[in-house]
Amino acid sequence: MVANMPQHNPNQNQLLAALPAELFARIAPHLELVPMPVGQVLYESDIQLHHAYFPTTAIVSLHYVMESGASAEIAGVGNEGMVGISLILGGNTTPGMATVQTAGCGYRLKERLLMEEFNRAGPMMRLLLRYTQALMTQMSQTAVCNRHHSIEQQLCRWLLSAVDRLPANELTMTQELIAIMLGVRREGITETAGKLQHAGLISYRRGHITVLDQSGLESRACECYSVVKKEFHRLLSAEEAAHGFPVNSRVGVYRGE
Amino acid sequence: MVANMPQHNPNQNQLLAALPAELFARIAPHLELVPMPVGQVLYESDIQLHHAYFPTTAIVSLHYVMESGASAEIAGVGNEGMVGISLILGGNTTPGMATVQTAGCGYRLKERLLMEEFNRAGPMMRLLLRYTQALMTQMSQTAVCNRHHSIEQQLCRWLLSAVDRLPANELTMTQELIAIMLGVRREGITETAGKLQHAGLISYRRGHITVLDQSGLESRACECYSVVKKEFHRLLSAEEAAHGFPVNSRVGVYRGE
DNA sequence: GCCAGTCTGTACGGTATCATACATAGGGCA
DNA sequence: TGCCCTATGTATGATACCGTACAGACTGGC
Repeated sequence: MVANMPQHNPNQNQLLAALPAELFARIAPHLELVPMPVGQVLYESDIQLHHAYFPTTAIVSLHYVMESGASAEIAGVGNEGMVGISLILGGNTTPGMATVQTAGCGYRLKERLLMEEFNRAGPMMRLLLRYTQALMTQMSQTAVCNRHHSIEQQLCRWLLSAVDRLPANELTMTQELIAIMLGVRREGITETAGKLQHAGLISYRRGHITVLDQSGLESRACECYSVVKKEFHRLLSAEEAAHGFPVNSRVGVYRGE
Repeated sequence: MVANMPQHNPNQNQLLAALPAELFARIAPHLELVPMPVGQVLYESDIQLHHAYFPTTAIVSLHYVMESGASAEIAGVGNEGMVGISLILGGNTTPGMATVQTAGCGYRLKERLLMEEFNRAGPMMRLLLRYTQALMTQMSQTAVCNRHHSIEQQLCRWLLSAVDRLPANELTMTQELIAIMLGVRREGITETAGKLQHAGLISYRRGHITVLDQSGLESRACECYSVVKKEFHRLLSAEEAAHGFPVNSRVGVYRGE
């Protein structure tokens, strides 16, 4: 690591970091560092995207708000991913929306430049397509999770995913907001979080949650957490991603816990 | 249309039908007509796919079976789509599985040929990527639906999606199987289907369900049905008529609720 | 025409989560 | 310092769905 590395660096985003050096060099000048404040809407249905966002310290939530006003998170995007997959898939927008859930920073790239690079059908394309698949796994697992798992299991999963995307164990997040993300009542989160705190797994105060015992949470979370995590690793772990190869050797090595 | 068109034709699959003529001609010789019997597993986790499947009369269910044995459908694929998206995304397999839910036929294409065509970065690639996005919309909506909607709403949605993929209003399907797909108890389906039959929307007998009143079902279904249908239409017909989308005008007759 | 296996109907108590309501506490800001 | 807004805690009844159990009915195969 260089001595005076700037505080913000595109390499903090794992997708950008996985790009081959000469490709990274080509797009780096066009990456624009942007602050991503809580609540910022990156896109919503029928509003066209013009940039792809690569979060570094921010976390973005892909979610859907129904006619009734009820909502549910479909997937999250942190420093492991990109917001704006619909640009490369050709649909430009989706029926849901993307909102910044945890404040931070990210880099954005103009649609035109993203697509130029994508259309070379090289490492950038292969990387983003594998990321697309990882995102689909996350969505699938959310569907299953919403069907079968308890609030406690889901909260544990959600907290683990959040801290995985952050440098520290503390997240700035009200119970109300978590409830909206999970699509449950705020009271349900209050009660469950109380149990987790009592068990010594987390501690919280007014808008801040600290994860104290990660493996304790894992044992209370549903299998969804590890399924998604393993799949991200299989599809996007650095060395394979950099070379753009399908990960044949990995297929089949994961077993359920 | 040629005079003695065979009973089975790749054009019965809407993705294949949407391909430009000269591209279609190139792959047509390699499309292999295959019967798809109920219960056939096209892929499951850790098992590599070697073909992409384009159903014509069959319906395939993408679903996930959990450690506990409980399961849930994540998306369905009929004559509007393709099974094997993970081939083009580079992951080769996914944590879930694909099972034939309604017997019928389809065409399959060897992975190598699919990828050759995909890698030309031409119409095939763009079409399949837009289909990928449509599939993601279906998954997202399933996640939301599982969180917030009642069994009745979901059953209505499911029945409508099924008949959209079939030539007739009747589907061969036990309540037990529907329950597994939706991830609920069989009794829940029995009761709900009873209500729908009583209301004159469907009729059923041992393993066969007939949809009598489609718009009645629509009014009882959740918004998820129309969101997904609109998105398929937006992504896979409209401006791509440039490449021709001559088949079943079924996709496109959507009416808002 | 009968049998066996599958599919469907119904009933019961149990429970997770919901809807609503209101009380308390933290902490930013005047 | 004190106030007010927001976040959190707690209670109560309602309900949708679950788990289990079992009975009846259809149908395919012999």
